[in-house]
This record gives sequence, structure tokens and C-alpha cells, in this order.
Amino acid sequence: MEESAELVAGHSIAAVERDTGLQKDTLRVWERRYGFPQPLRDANGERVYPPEQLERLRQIKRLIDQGMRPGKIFAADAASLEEWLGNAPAGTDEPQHAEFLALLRRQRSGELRQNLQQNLLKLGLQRFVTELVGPLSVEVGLAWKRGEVSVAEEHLYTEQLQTVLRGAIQALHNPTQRPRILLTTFPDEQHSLGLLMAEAMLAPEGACCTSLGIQTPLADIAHAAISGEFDIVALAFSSHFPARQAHAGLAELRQQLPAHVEIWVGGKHLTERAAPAAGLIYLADMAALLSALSHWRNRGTG
Amino acid sequence: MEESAELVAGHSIAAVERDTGLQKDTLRVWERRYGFPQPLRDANGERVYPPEQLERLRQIKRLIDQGMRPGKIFAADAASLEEWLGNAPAGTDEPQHAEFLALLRRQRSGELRQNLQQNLLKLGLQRFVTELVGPLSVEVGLAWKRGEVSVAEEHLYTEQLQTVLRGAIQALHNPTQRPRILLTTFPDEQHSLGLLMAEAMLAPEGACCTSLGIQTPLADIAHAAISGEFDIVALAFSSHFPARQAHAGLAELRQQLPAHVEIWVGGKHLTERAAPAAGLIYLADMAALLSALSHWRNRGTG
DNA sequence: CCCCCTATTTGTCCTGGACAAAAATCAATC
DNA sequence: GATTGATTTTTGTCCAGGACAAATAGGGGG
Repeated sequence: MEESAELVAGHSIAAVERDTGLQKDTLRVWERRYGFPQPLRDANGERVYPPEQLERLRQIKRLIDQGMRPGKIFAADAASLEEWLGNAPAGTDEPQHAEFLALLRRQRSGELRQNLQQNLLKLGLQRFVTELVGPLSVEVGLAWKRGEVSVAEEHLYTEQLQTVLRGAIQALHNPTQRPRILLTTFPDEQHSLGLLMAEAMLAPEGACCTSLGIQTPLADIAHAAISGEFDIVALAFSSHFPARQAHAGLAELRQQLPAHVEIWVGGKHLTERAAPAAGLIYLADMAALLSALSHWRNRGTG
Repeated sequence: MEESAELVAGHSIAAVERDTGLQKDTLRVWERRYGFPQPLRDANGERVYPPEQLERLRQIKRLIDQGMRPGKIFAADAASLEEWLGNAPAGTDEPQHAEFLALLRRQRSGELRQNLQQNLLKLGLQRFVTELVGPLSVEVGLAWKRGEVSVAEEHLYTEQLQTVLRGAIQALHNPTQRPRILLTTFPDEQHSLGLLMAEAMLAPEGACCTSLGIQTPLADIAHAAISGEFDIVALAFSSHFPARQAHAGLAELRQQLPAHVEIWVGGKHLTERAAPAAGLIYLADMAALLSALSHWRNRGTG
């Protein structure tokens, strides 16, 4: 019922699904439409994927995650595929970032954290976020796309950064001040760093931040905001969150919340596209959080 | 391509797969063979599962995970099914837990964290985990199932607990000692608290823990373990992770890792079922981590 | 009681067709 | 020329119903 061992021959379709994240149906329909992958068959007629094809599928998945379309990928030959994987738009590596990336690639989690901690003390929390963490996270993402950093190493980065940021935020928590801000994301959103960075920007300003973490259902966000008497609901969206889904959800949330509760929308790709929905405040970057905050305070007192 | 919202009508087969851990093929073949579930159909002829059937499927999955066979379950009537399920040893609410739950329901995140922090100081990190956090997390989960606690409140609990645990762990990190333990979960696993609790148990013992957080692809776990020269890979599984998927993945991981790297498997429901896969060390609870650790040390020095 | 053989149960895989959401392309307007 | 709206193409998921092997249960010997 389940492949076992599979000594050298290859992998079952279930194993490929596990390893690549591509659904079984997708693998079969690709084979039918594009002629790749073209697995061998065992005695029972079941697909057996050789290791090379699995590796190629992993690469293809990476390209698709980057937004490339299957049609183009399968039409291309091996040469241009290699090229796409290697086409680093060479973000000018600042020397500081190169150092972090080197630590990451060598899995020196302790040193990495120490280094982050030192920079936090040197820069202060807010500049730490805007000047170091923001750009560095982008850089790590790019390095992952280029295949220079593995998923495991990206996770390592996230973990260490979480520890450092949470430690700093914890010390600043002030439960009595205003505004009261509820931070969270929609369901399907996987990335929590944006929330932590936002909290790190707002906490030193004396805002009372409460984070629900990622993936809070819409109805729960609205209910929590009302019953917790929050002034602002801040939503974070990572760059590949479907814009359509975001706008639909935001419209519904706006409707469920009383007008005096502001909704802050973080996520560069949502601000770029002109989508001037009423009653929403779009924030292009972390610095914009500060102006939005002072704006709220001026309004409140003025 | 993907269901969204699904206001009240019901759930797609993909949603049911996500929620129950039962594969799409299994759901279809049950319908064919046993006549249950019997989902409605939408305009396009696709299955739409009403909430009651989804709930029943969840119950059935629980019974199967306990070792009961589908044939018996589907042959039984509703009464005896209730009876099978009813033998749950009603968790006696300790007064301390009631207090935490009350804070949670009133969204007093600050007081909640303070309270957790005080208990941490009072009990020490390891007893804090085994005596308070473990039982309390189960209690919160049950309260959620009973509808007494919302998703938002559960998230709030997770966030506060993360802050407290990470703060405590950070101070203990010791990068030079042995064994070096890599902590993470398989893809599809959503819950990170188990990892943090494990780290909290191990760090005071002088183990060098590195957490990759949740959802690390199999190949990346193996690669990171080897290149990082880890002695142990510890995987956490929450109670509803599909056992089948877990065992398949563990077998493959065992194959990809050198024999001298131990694999520790955390998750009560995986240890209950007799699944004596060779080369894996099953841990029924947090306390078992300590005996596994001393076992490793005796072996290493003995 | 344990071990081996057979029968049943049960989950996964298969094929090939269909369709809707998302993306891309094209058309028309300010 | 750029933005909006309609149309076409691409692409992932779903369906039916048949097949088969691993897992389990049942039945004798030793």
C-alpha cells in the first residue's frame, strides 16, 4: 500500500508529492500535457520517478513559486532553464549582508543570533528593523530563489530573528497606552516575520500591540477587534499573497468592523496596484507605520 | 480552483482532506463502498460536504487512528459510535487552568503573559513545561473544540506562550555542548508549540538545540542534519497529523540519514499505535525527552 | 501458544475526460 | 499612452469506476 525502501530505483508518486509539494493530480496532468515528468513504471504499472526527474521537478517548483508559468518552463530547453535558475538580478550585496548570508550558509545559528543582537543594540529597535532586517530578509529571499540558500537555512534565519525581535518587544510591552493595535494575518498567509517587524516598529512608540500570529479567520479578527476594544487592526501580507483574495477579505472585514476602527494594510504589492478601497490605510513599508501612527494620534487629539 | 469563504454551505473535498487528514481517494472510495460520507453536489457536480458530515468524519478518523477498522465503524449505528467515542477520560479541570482560560476568554494578553511568567519562575523551565504548559495546551484545545474558546483566543494563547518560552530558552543556548539536536516538523504540520516545548526541556540539560521551525521539506531536513553535523533529529507531530503520512516520511528520512544520527519522534498518537519502525525513537511525552537524552549520553560515553 | 497459509478488507494508483479560476491577451475608452 | 473591460488560453483540481497489493483477520496444524 505504500512504497518502502525503494532502494535505488526511484520514488513513488506519493513520495514525489511529499518531497516537491506538487499534487498527484498535477504530476499526472503534466505528464499528459507536457510530456514531463516521464516516470518509469514498476511491475504493477505504477509510476516510478528517477532521482533526476525528482530533482528537476524540485527546480521547476521553485520557478513556479517565483511566479513563472509552467507553459514557459516546459517549452524551454535545459540550457535556458539553468539560466533562469541562475539569473540572479544581482542585488548589490552590501558587505554586512554578505556576512550574514555566509553565517547562514554555514548554519552558524548561534553566531547569527549574536550578530543580530549586537546590531539591535547598536542601531536601536526601529532602525534595526528598517535598515537591517527589512533589506536582509529581502536578500535572504532572493538568495533562496537563486538556490544559494536552502529552505532549512531560511527557516534558521527566521527562527533566530524571531528570538531576537520577540525578546526586544517583550521588554517594551505597555498594556495601558493608546492606540490599541491588533496585529494578525488572513488565513493562507504563512509568513509571520512581517507581523513581528511591525510590532517592533510600533511598540517603542508606546502603542499597545497585541499579535494573534498568522492565519486568523476573518470572523475571528472582527470579533476579537470589537470585544478587545482595539482602535486599529493591522494586517500583514507577504508578497505572493493573491491580491484578489486580499481585497475581497479586506472589503468584508471593513464591513464587519465599526467605522472608528482603522484597518492598516501592510504589503508592498498591495499598495503598488491602484486599489483605492475606502476605509483602508495602505502602508508600503515599515516606516509608513510611524506616520500612520502619528496621523492617528493627531486625529484622536485634534 | 480553490474554495474560498464557503459561507455556510459546506466544504470541498480538498478542504475535508486538509481538515481530517483523509485522502481524497479514500473519501471517494468510502462513499462508493460504505455509502458514507454522502456529500451534496454543487452546480458543477463537485462534492460539497455539510459540516455535520465533516464532524462525523473527524470522529471516524479519530477511531481509525485508535486502531478501529472502517468496516466495524461503518457497520455500527450512531448510538454505538457515540459509545466508542464517549470513553474519553473527562479531563478534570484543575482550578489553575480555569484561571488561565478565564484570562484568555477576556483577552487579557498582558495578564496572561505575566501569569505564565510567574509560573515559569516558580516552577523552573522544565516543570513549567511538563506540569503547566502541556496540560494547559490540551485544555485550551478541548475548550476550542467545545466552542468555549475562539480561534483568535487560541492564537493569543500561543503567542504569549511563545514569548515566554523563547525568552527562557534564549538565555540557555549553549553552542558547544553535545548532543547537537535539530528540531523541526514535516511540511503540513502547523503547530510550533511542541517544538518550543521540546527545546525548553532540552536546553537546560546542556543540549545544543537548533530549531528550524515548522514545515521543513524532507530533503532539507536530511541535508541540514548532515551538513550541520547533528547527532539527533527531533520531529514534532501534533495529534491530528496523518499517521500514515508521518510513518512514510519517517521511513524515507531514516533512509536518507546516516545510521549514527538518531531520529526522535514526538507525538502521543504515533507512539500509541504499535508501529515498531526500526531506527526511530518514539517519545510519548515531554518527560520522555529527558530519558532519551540520558540514554544517548550513556551510549556515547559507554 | 506460536507460526504459516488463505480470505477479506482497505487504501492507493490508474486512465482520460471535464471544467472553472487565474493569467494573459486583446479591445475600447479616457 | 495608460487604464479598464471583455475574451481567450493556460493550468490545477475534480470526477468515475476499475484494478491491485499491503494489511488484517481467520483457521488449522505443530
